Amino acid sequence: MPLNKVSLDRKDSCTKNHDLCDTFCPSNQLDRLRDRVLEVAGLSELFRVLGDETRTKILYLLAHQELCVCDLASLLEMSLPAISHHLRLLKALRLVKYRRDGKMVYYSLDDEHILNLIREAQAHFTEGR
Amino acid sequence: MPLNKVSLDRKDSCTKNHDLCDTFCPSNQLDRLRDRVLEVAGLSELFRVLGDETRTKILYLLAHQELCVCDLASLLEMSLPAISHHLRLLKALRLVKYRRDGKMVYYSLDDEHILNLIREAQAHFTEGR
DNA sequence: ACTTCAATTAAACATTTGTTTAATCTTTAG
DNA sequence: CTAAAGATTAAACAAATGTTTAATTGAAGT
Repeated sequence: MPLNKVSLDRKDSCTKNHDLCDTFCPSNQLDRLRDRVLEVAGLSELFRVLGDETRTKILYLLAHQELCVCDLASLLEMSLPAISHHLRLLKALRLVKYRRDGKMVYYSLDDEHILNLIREAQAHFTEGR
Repeated sequence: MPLNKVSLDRKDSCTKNHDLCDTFCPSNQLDRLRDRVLEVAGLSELFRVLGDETRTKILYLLAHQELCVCDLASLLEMSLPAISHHLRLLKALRLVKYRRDGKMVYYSLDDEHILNLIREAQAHFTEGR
């Protein structure tokens, strides 16, 4: 169910007509919106995982090349457990994948959508100023 | 500075050659990565704001039509101050804009990039399962 | 089998973040 | 000007999140 912008138009909207807001008018339009809101539950979970600066940095680094946990720890100047904890979250949402080579575990991006997300975020950021 | 995927290739990478991870090898490649990490500071801030379920819902609703604060409070079944607090964050990042009409304040999306972000997130979500 | 190192896991602690309550501001109506 | 309603702000409280420390697992070498 992709987001459909034109599914609801704004003319004869309930909010346009009522003058009292506490007597909220239950138009079928707003009821429909009420149902659609349920669709975003999973999205906020994804954004929340991206919302931590450490995890964004990890994804940004992995977008350039495959790295092992201790490389990430060294690059980001954080403890190994901290990095591992963040990788666990990223793994749970299938944002990164890993392969074992001897004692080390190498991580890389699992989903190209993430790069698009980062690019869109950068577009918003650089455009705003 | 958009993200450039092919700026670094993986051959003769430091991580490919070293066998000891605690004696971290300061190759110029990884040093370059260390600098690039600084670029993502603003991105995680944007994602963190999107990471709250209430704010994602607000953006999702505003993507369909302009709404006043009390409409949002009624739709999301939350208190007015709570909604207002979230709108403040969204406003600070220029994700929403507002116009005053009498006593009421109507909010709408300020940046079309947000819709793309939501669509990309949905693409990742629906594709993974 | 034992030791070492990379990585993961678990639990305690600290910080951040979101909600609530009350107070304030702004605008409109009387 | 005063009163009422929508919205914002501030401060107190509650809940979720990240980091740290220590303990555990898995793999390679002696």
